[in-house]
Order: sequence, then structure tokens, then C-alpha cells
Amino acid sequence: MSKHNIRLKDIAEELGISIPSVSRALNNKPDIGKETKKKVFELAEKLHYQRNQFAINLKNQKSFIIGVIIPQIVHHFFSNVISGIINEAEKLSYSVMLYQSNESYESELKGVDTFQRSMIDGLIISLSDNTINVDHLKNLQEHNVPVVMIDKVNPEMESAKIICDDYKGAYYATEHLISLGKKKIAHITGLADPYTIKERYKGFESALRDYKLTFYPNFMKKCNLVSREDGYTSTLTLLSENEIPDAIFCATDPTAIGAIQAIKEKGLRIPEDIAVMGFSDWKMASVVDPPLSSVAQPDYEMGKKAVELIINEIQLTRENKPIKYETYIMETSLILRESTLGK
Amino acid sequence: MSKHNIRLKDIAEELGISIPSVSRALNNKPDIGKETKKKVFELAEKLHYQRNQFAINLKNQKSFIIGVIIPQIVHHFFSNVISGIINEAEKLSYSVMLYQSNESYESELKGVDTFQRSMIDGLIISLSDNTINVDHLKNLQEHNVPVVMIDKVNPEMESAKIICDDYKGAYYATEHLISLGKKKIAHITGLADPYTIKERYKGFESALRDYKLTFYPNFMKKCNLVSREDGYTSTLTLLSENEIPDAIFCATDPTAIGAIQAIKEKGLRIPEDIAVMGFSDWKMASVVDPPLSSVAQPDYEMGKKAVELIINEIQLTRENKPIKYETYIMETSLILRESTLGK
DNA sequence: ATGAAAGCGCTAACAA
DNA sequence: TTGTTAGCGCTTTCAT
Repeated sequence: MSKHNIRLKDIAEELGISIPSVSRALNNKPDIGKETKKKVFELAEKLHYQRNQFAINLKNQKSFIIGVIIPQIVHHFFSNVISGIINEAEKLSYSVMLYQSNESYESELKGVDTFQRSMIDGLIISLSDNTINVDHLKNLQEHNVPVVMIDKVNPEMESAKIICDDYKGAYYATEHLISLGKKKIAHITGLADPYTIKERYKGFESALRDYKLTFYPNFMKKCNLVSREDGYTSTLTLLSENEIPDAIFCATDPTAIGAIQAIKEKGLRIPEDIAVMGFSDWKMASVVDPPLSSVAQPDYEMGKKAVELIINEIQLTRENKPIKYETYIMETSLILRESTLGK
Repeated sequence: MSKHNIRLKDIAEELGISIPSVSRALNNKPDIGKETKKKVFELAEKLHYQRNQFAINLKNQKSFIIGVIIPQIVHHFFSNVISGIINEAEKLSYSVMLYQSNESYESELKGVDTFQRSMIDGLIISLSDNTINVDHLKNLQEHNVPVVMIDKVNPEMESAKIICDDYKGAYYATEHLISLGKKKIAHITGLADPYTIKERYKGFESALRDYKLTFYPNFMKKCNLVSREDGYTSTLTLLSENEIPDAIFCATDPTAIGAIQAIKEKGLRIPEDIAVMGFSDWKMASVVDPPLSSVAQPDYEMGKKAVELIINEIQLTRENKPIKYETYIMETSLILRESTLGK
């Protein structure tokens, strides 16, 4: 067993030349003899030489690692974001370190700390819902580690931000329902905290107003988790009232799926009696019965964009140039299926 | 702007003491004066000192990074595996570097190469379907980087392996269908290449044999992608024959969902006319109509186990101790829903 | 074209 | 308890 990995020194000694010469050869520097270079390459190959990046990192103070913190990996949106990040990072020769906060602020802190110890060159983060204080991120920036925020952003952070146009997505979704002739549209939303959910609510409301539809306060259901269960029970409540909606726009797909379940149980038809619209276009949206119309977010593209931005910032930071922080708003798109269009 | 990050040297100079003293203080070594220690900590705090891990890594030849390569992140099974890996790694103070091969052998090679340059301490890998040669992994092992294989394994690799008992899972699934009184059970499988799919087929066959049921060759459908479309068309073919099955066991959940779609279109009842069973218990299994019975794999647990194993091997490698490679077979569990049980 | 020397930031061995 | 010295593996001056 080779006790230690091969070093430049080993090659230099065996060839009877100096270490810098070996280094020059392997790095294809101009100032090295053709003959020497050849010999070095051959021996390196033979000994399975692998450069020791630790030393190079120490010299360059650069790891070529991007840290990524997201709330949960097992989530259609985020796994696509990550997929975009990884594929793009690969193209630009960066590695991606991944951490999930599980929606815990403490865990997010720990992630930042771990990453800081791993000497990441930059951080892409989607905040946990429980994060209000962003000092840990500001601290990172002070240590010359750029931060790019994605989706779950925070106004207190001065950084590049990538969000998707939840407002417009919700507006168009509502508009679509209106175009079907629906007049009594309900909305199932979450607690107002997460920025994205709030935007969806706003978009919904604006569309109603622009098209001069009545806003029924009873048709607004707030639920905690925007989960399938919440969608189910909220819809049952909606359907138990005197006046029931002819369409439901749900702030998330799971909620919409719960709504579908409730509507079907009540013996009502979708979309004839009640049309249903979700948000995020989860993979499951296409397999429910009826298939769910939804608002698709440019998840993969957002990840890709985040990598572009962070690498650019890493570069600028390195050159000590000023960085202009912008917020990038990416467009959503309507995915129309049977839950609104019918067969 | 702080041009450079704070070093031990900066603290030492400002305090008029030596660098090692600062190091000792910050590392809570015993041989350091209480007073000095206090002063060092205070100044370090004030200057926002962050240790430079590059230097420590160079010294220790250790990165505390685990590399993970999987075919695709956007996949229910793998995202859960990764979730298990990350959460467990966090507990043990390791960072996780992630790469997806997108089922390409070349991409997998590139991932290994990138990771090697990032000086990972160990690799957890689930092979791409197109990987037959494993020299890239053997090469890693030769450079003292342990490798643990998960799910998609290769018999040529001498390494720890974690798989789940696809054979038994399929056996129990089939047994369940038999227990419902079903006698003409079809199986939709994939091309035999991936080990896991083959095992599922074997388990299915064994159950039929053990329970002395007829094996109808016509009821075996092989399809390329085990996708929803393939499941749909395969089932349509099945249903167009003279004799049709009274149950279908599908090698994957998407296939099963395609099968459900086809059966419903034909006006047959599930499970009364035809019961349907999937494999992997994707998130979508619970939202289709009727909810799909499936075989759940211990994905999260597999990820967790992989971290345990790799860190143990990293330790043993470091101490130059011999490693005994074992294959861990994790149990699946039946998740029974309406597609077999009825309402 | 090549070698000698210095240094990236930190820690460990040895002295004092 | 503290300082001095050396070294992790590599690259980059500066000489030659």
C-alpha cells in the first residue's frame, strides 16, 4: 500500500530535477524544456500523480466550491433548482456543496458555519421560513464570500436576488379562471409570512379587481401549511357554506390536490361546477384526476441563473471591484390541464 | 474594505505574542496561560477572526467533505437518499458535495474527477445506468478515497454496498395480490439491465411459483423506460388480448400510474377488475385516483447508512487498518392503498 | 531552461 | 507557559 500520495518532490527526486521544474512541466508553463516536460509527464502518469489541491487552495485562497442551502431537498421546486445549479456549476468547473435547513433557523446557521469552515467561494441560499435575522449571511459577505438569494429572499440583505414572479403568475392564473366564465373565485392561501405566498394572494386580488369581480371575504381561506390536508379541510369548509365558489385558486399544488379530493367527495364536477388551479406545477399535478392546471416556476433556470451570478460576484470580489446588486424576477408560465379546461 | 482576512499573525502582532500562542489559545490547548487565552479570544472576536481551513486541510490532508454522485436529483428515491446523507453528515460534522451524472457515464467520470480535485475524503455513489466500467472508482480507492455504493451497484467493485431488497419487496407485493384472490397477474418490467428491475422480476416470478399460479408469458411486458407512457401503452396492449389479467404488478410507480390511466379509460374497475401495484412509493402514489399501493424503499435510511459506512472507512483508511467490505440489504415495506384494497 | 528561496496560514515538535 | 523552528505541497519570484 502506498503510504502517501505522490508529490512533486517524489517525481523531482526520481528524475533528478528540481521541484519547480516539475511544477512548471505539469502546468504547461512556457519556460520548461521540451525533453524535461516529456519525462515529467511520463513519470507522473506512471506513478498516478494527482495534484494536491489543498496546497493549491492555500496558495490561491480559493476552493472552487459553491455552497447551496435550501429548506428541503425533497421538494419538486428545490430539487429542480439544485439540478440547475449543479449542471451549470459543472460547466464552469465549480463543485457544489449542499445543505438543507429543514426550515430551521438554527440549522441554517449551522449550515453557514459548516460551509464557512469548508471555505466555500460563494453561497446560494433560499432562506428557511423561520429565518428573520440575516446576520449570518452578512457575516459571510464581510468575509468576502458573496451571497446570492433565491426564491425565499429577505429585504434586509444587500445581495443579488432571484425570485420568480409569483404576483404575475397568480394574476394570470386568476385571469384564466375568469376567462372560463368563473365569477365566484375562492383562494386558499397560507399564513402571510412567506413572501411568495403573499405575492400570490396579491396577484389574485388584483385580477379580481381589474376584472371587476366581487371579492367574497368568505372565499378567502388561510391555512397553516398549504398542505394537502389543509387544502382538503379548507375546501370542505368552503363547500359547506350557503354560497359556494365556482373556482378555487390554491396557493400550492398540494393544497389544490386536497381541494380536488374534497370537491370529488361532495359529488361536484371539476371543472364544470368548480374549476381548480394550483401553483408550482409539482410532478404530481399531471397525475391526479383530473390533471391539475398550475403555474410553473422556472426552477431549473433560477438555479442556473444563481450560479452565473455567484461566479460573477466571486470574480468581482477577487478583483476588489464593486458589485451592483440586482433582483432578477423570472417569469412563470401557465400549465393548463383538465382541472380548468375539462376534457 | 478589509483587503485580506484576519490571520493568526495579525492577532499575534497586535497582542505582541507569538503565532503558536494564538493558535494554542484558539484551539483550547492546555499549555496556554489563562490571561493570554482571554486576550486572544477577545481580539479574535473583535476582529471577526475565521480560521483558514485551507491551511488546516493542507496540514491534515483531510477535507471533511463527502462526495455524492447520483444519477438524478429530481427523483423521489434519490432526493430522499440525499436528504438522509446530508442530515447524517451534518451530525458527524461532514459537508456533502453533490453531483448528478444524468445517467451519463462520461458525466460520472467528470464528477469523480471534479471531486478528486476537491479532495473529498470519501465517495458515496449510485452508478449511472450506462456505467459498466468502474476503473474511475478503483482509481479513487487507490488514492485512499473510500467508496460506498448505493442502490445502483456493480459486482466488479470491491467496496461496501447498500442495496434494498427489491427481490423480497417484489415477492411480498405479488404475495399481497395473490392474497386478494387474484390469479392472473401481469408484470410490467423494464429492460433487464438495471439490477434492481431484474430483482423485482425475479421476486414476482418466485411468488407465482411458490403459490403455484400459472405464469402467462403474454402477461410479461417489457418496456424501455418504465415511464408513465410505457405503462400506459403496455397496459393497453395487455387489455387488448383475449385473456386479460386481474392484477398488474408494475416495476415502478410511474408505470403503474400509466396502467391505472389505461384501465380507467377501458372502463374497468380498480381493484375489482384489475388491481394495480407499483414500486418505490413515489410521492405521487398517494394522490392518484385510486391511490396506488406500492413498495416503499428505505431511501432516507439508505443514505444515512451510507454516511455511517463511509466515515468509518475514512477513519480506517486513515489509520491504515484493513477494511472489510460488506453488502447491506435493507428491507422494503408494503404500502397498501385503494388500488389493491379498494375503498 | 533550470534551481534556490520564500511564502500561502496553520500546527506540532522541540527548546527555553 | 511561551517562543523558535520546521513543514504540510505547491507556486512564484528571482537568480543563474
